Amino acid sequence: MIRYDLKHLATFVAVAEELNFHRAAERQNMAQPAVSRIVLELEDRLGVKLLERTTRKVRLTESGRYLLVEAQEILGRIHVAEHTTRLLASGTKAILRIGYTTITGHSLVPDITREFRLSNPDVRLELTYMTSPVQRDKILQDEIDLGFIEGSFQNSEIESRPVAHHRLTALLPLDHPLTAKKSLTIDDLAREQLVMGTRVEWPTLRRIIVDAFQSAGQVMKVGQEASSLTGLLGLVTAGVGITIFCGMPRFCGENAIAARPIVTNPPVLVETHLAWRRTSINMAKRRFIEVSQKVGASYMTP
Amino acid sequence: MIRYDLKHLATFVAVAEELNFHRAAERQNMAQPAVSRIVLELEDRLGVKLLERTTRKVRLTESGRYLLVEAQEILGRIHVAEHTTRLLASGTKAILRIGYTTITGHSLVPDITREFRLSNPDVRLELTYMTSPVQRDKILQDEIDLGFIEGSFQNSEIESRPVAHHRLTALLPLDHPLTAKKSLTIDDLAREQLVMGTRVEWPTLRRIIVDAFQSAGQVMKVGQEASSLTGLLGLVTAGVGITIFCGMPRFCGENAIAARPIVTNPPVLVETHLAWRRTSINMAKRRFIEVSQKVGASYMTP
DNA sequence: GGGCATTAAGACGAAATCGGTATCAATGAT
DNA sequence: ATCATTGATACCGATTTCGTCTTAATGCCC
Repeated sequence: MIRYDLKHLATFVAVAEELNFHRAAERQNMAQPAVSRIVLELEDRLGVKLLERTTRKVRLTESGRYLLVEAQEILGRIHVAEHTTRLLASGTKAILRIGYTTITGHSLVPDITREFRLSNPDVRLELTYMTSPVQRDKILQDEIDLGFIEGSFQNSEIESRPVAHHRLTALLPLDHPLTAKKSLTIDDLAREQLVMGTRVEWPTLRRIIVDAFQSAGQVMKVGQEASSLTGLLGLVTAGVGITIFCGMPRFCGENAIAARPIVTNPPVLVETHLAWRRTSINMAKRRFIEVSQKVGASYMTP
Repeated sequence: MIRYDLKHLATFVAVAEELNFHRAAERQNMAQPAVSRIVLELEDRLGVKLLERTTRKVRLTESGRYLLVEAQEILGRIHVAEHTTRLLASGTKAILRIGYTTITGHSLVPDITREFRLSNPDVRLELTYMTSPVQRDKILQDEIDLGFIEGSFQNSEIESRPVAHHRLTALLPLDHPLTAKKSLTIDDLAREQLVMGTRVEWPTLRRIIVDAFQSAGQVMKVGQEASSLTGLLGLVTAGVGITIFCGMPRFCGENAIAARPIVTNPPVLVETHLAWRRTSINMAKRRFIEVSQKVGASYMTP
């Protein structure tokens, strides 16, 4: 598969830059015949003449000129990759792969990442949207480092901490009669056509809401489903029905949708936990957890 | 300098993708202990642990995960570079490095390249602006393949063909009294303040113009100099003076500047030649020369 | 809980590779 | 015409590389 290696490329670059085998050999700390052989070997393996050489002069061919530039960049890139790898190992830089859900994604996670980036510019955050059950899998399989999940995560390998909780909120069209009330009850909502997120995308929230209706001895009427928050808000704005969510999504604006808290007894809380593998904890992760708890505290209404 | 080579990277990628030393060995057509050794060597030379391995399980470290992605891309890039190098050598693809001057750059070269690209999509053109004398050097030193130069180029190693010629043109502000005449003479211009390109940027054109004045027994009065065509046109538009150029630059628009032919006896022609090294001629170059002569013909007023 | 299968790593010897010295052939400068 | 300098070749010793055999560790299954 690999017919030549980095020494071939580096030696070729040296010769192509110097246009002189002796000086190139010197630069590479080799004897001149070795350089000759390496370059000949490279040409042979590529099946391409890279240098036109008389005994007095060396010139690049068109292919050689192209390969010179490529090889320079490739070698440079290898150098950078090597350096970055070392920085990552030393903890100077870090990459955190983080999962988030729709509920955490619209305000909690943005707040946390903004705060975290301020004090940790050398940590790259790779944020990926996925549902809570998927996150649990990915954490176990070590495909993400941290997960913002709905509900806790009990496992010998996993640790999780509550970072925020939300109360249920009804989001309704501005012209809906129920906007007259300051807060709503399950009984209020049971009489309405609801717009709901699909079970696939909001497995945890769906379950919590269903339970809340059950506790109140009611059944919810789902008129329409959507699989994204944008879709849900669109349907509500269009007056198709009321949806039930956590808090007020920041970006939807209060000019189209009204939010009303849903009051229940006992109160229903959607708990967001931050979860990670107990092993392979490092400084960056530790600091991220710290910031998450600090920022999350403001979401912890008593 | 180079502490490891492509086999290290490729083997590491195989192990990191398979997360299994045996399967990786199989994929690389090696024995398993060899794979172990290669990876250990890579880790040793980097000074970084890339894989966490028990006797039952292999997992990437953070550094390893990063290096995996980098190494995949680097190997891919090497693959592409190798392929392209071969295509260049076979003549399937080509790169032509071409020099052009201000005079040729505003209409002739754009016309030629547009035409050439239509029939030769696999040839990349690298166009670089430089004066005619610089182009002569660069052609000799094999730093460009083809040069559009003012005047011819006589040399045993170099071949050149005329592709176009221009007559001298005066460019004057629209409100200038001389715009009343259909054509101008050197005597007309000798009475005016001229705006001229610098000797550094237009060595050939400057020389031709000076000679024309000399033949008419006149001396030109240079009021202001500029080192770019844009600068010259700006000065003319501002009414600072008249400039002498070849033809009418397309992009300057006729709403601000008037062009008048300069009549002399015998007529003064600025000849543009296309020049190249006699050796190292190839198909792409041959086709480019062909197209240049075809397109240039329309610039060859008798 | 013990045996078994499977994992990665170590030891060692054969083989190939690599690199340096000495040398050659070609060519441009003097 | 001569000489210095260029890149290529021959050969040999040192090193590296790789495969086979083997070991140590660990999860799995009964």
